[in-house]
Amino acid sequence: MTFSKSYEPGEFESDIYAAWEASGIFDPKLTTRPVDSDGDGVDDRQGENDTFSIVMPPPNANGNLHIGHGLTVALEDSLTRYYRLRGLSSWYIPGADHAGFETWVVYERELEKKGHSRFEFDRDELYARVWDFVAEQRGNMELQLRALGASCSWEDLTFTLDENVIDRVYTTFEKMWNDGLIYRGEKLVNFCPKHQTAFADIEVEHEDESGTLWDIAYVYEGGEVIVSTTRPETLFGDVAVAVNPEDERYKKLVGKTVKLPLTDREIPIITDEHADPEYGTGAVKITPAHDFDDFEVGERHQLERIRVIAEDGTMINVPEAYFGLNTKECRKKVLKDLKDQGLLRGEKKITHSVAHCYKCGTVLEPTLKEQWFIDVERLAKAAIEHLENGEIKFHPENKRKVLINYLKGLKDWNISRQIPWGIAIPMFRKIDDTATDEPDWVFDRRTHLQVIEKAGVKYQRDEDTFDTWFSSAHWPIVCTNWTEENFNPYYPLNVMETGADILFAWVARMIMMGLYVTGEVPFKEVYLHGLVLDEHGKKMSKSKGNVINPMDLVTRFGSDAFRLGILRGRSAGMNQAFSENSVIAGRNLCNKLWNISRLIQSIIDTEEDIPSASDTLNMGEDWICRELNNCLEQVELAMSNYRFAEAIEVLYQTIWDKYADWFLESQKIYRNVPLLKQTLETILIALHPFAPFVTEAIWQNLSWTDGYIATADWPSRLEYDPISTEQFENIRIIVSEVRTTLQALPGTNNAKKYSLLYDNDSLINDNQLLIRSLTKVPTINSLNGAPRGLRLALANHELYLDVPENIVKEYKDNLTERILSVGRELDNLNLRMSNPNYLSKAPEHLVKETTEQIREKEALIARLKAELEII
RNA sequence: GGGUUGUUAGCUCAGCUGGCUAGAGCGUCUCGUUUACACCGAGAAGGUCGGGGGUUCGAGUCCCUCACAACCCACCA
Repeated sequence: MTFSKSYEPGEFESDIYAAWEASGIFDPKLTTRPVDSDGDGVDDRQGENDTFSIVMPPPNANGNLHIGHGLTVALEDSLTRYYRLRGLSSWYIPGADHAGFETWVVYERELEKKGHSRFEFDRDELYARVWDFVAEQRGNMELQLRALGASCSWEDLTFTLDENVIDRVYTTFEKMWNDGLIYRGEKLVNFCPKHQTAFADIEVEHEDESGTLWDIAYVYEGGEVIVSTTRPETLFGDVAVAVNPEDERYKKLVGKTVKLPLTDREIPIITDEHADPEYGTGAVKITPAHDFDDFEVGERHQLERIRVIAEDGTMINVPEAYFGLNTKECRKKVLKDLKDQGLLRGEKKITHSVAHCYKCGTVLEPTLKEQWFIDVERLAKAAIEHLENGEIKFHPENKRKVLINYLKGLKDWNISRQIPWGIAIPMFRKIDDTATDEPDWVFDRRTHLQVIEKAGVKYQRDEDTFDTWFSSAHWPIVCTNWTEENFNPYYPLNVMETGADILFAWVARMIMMGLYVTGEVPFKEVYLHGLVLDEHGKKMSKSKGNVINPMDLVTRFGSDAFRLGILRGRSAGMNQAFSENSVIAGRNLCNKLWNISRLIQSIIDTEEDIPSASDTLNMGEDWICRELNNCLEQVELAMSNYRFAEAIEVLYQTIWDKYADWFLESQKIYRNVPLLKQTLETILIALHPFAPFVTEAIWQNLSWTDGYIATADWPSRLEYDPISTEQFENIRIIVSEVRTTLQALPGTNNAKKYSLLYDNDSLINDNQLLIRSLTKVPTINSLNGAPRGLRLALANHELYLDVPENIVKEYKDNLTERILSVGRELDNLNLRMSNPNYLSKAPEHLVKETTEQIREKEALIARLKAELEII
């Protein structure tokens, strides 16, 4: 096979992925021995710790991947591939999320486009329609995951509405129901009037908005109380006026009643801490059915809850004149009427934060609703215990504390959603009023039925579906097929990788659910990535038009370049800007690697393969072995600490600056075919987790490699001679000095003009060819004891560039500058040594090091000065 | 109001337990087409590490404080 002049990712990527997939290497069930090979029901590998498992946070089945998914796949797949190379049975389980509400919004928009409305269909019909819609869309997302190189086991793809998921969710729900953790309660929930569904607290977006604070007089016999409100239209739902118990101004009034404006109703004046004497007039109206704080005040004082706004946003339970108005119209009319009656006493502009639907931006209406809730106290407590034990390691570490904090203040979890697209809540309400002994609600898995009969009593299914997070909380359990009966070597997961933004919504719930269902934490480590911001560090959003499409970058630069680019310079938990330049750097590295391989293959095609294993024959070979060993060690350390960017950085430097620029250049003089093969394999395998395609493309193109690099063995350490390695370091210093000096000399093309002179130096003498090749000087000659030209500033080597005297003179300024600079460094060192505390308190090896450095600098300055004098 | 994180070269970022003469990529400048690569090679310029104080023989790194930025939570009648 031949290597073309440059690496063109588009020519290889899809074929390579298809080959991997067909070979089954991503499915650990196919590539590893069975968990129980002797059939005794016990896992043979227990305790061997030779598995690696990770699940994909399921992308929404309804659309395309965004840049965050790109980052997720780059991180997760690098880990998976790395551990696969390290020999672990590695299982990367892909998924797709029905994404209840998200998908619902997309689908409803589709419906609207076609001139339909959700209300034309019943719930089961809608469910079927969305199912088809999602099935159609899902292929896109899966293709894109392949394009990103995700080495996941497609056989095991889990969809959040798969039967086993629903089964598991129902089992958990039943257990919770029996354990008394589930209750039906009437509570205030955040309700989106447009989408007609409730949200969990965590899904609500608060935004600061300007609003108006109105002062309204509530009259009593012989006086009035002024209350302040931003929502005058809710006054019909008022059941009290609250003042602070410490507020002297109102002490006399407590216990009196006032007349609710625009009505004939009398409401009491009560005391409650909630009333802040500093705010407004210090008196506040209490509307338990439409305000979260008031709801709590109402609970404390057993106040009635009067609903005055229906779910469709119109007024109910209000005087005739206001009935049926929407809230906006009603507010207008209330204000006008209050003004007419002289009860409106003032208004001022304020800024306050308002809850919005995170999808459509509609202002959420706090609404009284009967919903299913989970009593989270027990679950949260268990989670906190295990977190405090340090059973789960977090990256970044501080998120553990943040999570514990969150769990400590966690409120009961509303799991009912009023959208058809989701897992039906398996609860049925009694519709037979005569059966008074039977419970009002029963659990039953037959949610495909609208009505069921139990012991002659009829029950109707609750129409609501589960909050997506309730089922997602089971993700590690369902993806690994965990069961009560069998030991599962893939559970708990080795690591849960996901976005820091869903630490609370998802990670917290997986931990609670994992502990509740399996008794174990669901994963041993958590890696949280931050947001990928745009090139200027701003959040990406469609409205800003700064969204970067990962597929676009894959097309332009290749999948590997994208992966390398997005991982570069990124650390756990940080929101960081995306930099196309990093992708370009990644692309360049791929091309470099390609050409490295091209050179080596061409050498091998022409050179005889000396079959003496891979012994090192000259210094450059020893040196690269040491460098590769260092590289492997650093990559291994970085990976075990989830420092992806560092691993990539090390590989980049090693491959480019060391392997290509020094080792391969030296191999143009001395050729060691077995070592070339072995070292090339080493760098290819080490880079493979991050750049799977190019490394595989090369592997398949090389004449001597077998199988897939994706399942190769992680390279072992290479042997080298340390003395020879140090000599090569010497050569590198010499070569660099020659290059720098040549470029600093006046004129161009100096390398070709001046030859190198040495005196009595075996290192130079023995390596003339190599030095000539690296510096490009035409010849290297012995001085024979008669120095001339320009002496190079090198310790332990007497080397001259054969430069005419007039040129040397021009170089003088340069030399003076150099002496000054070294002098400054020397001053610093001397300063350090003149400090008696440094000598007594600093570690001995440092003092010794400093002493040596001083000696070297002094020698260098002496030499440079001597040189200057000669000139 | 509470919390978390960040502020290092023109840009995007490394710098983990204090030893740094502060690094990388991209960009800039100079030179270079020698049969792996111009998606290249060689070299260079560019930083009082946000400000101030402290601990230490020694601080980009630890502590305090201020400023700015981002995010999260709570409150907002």
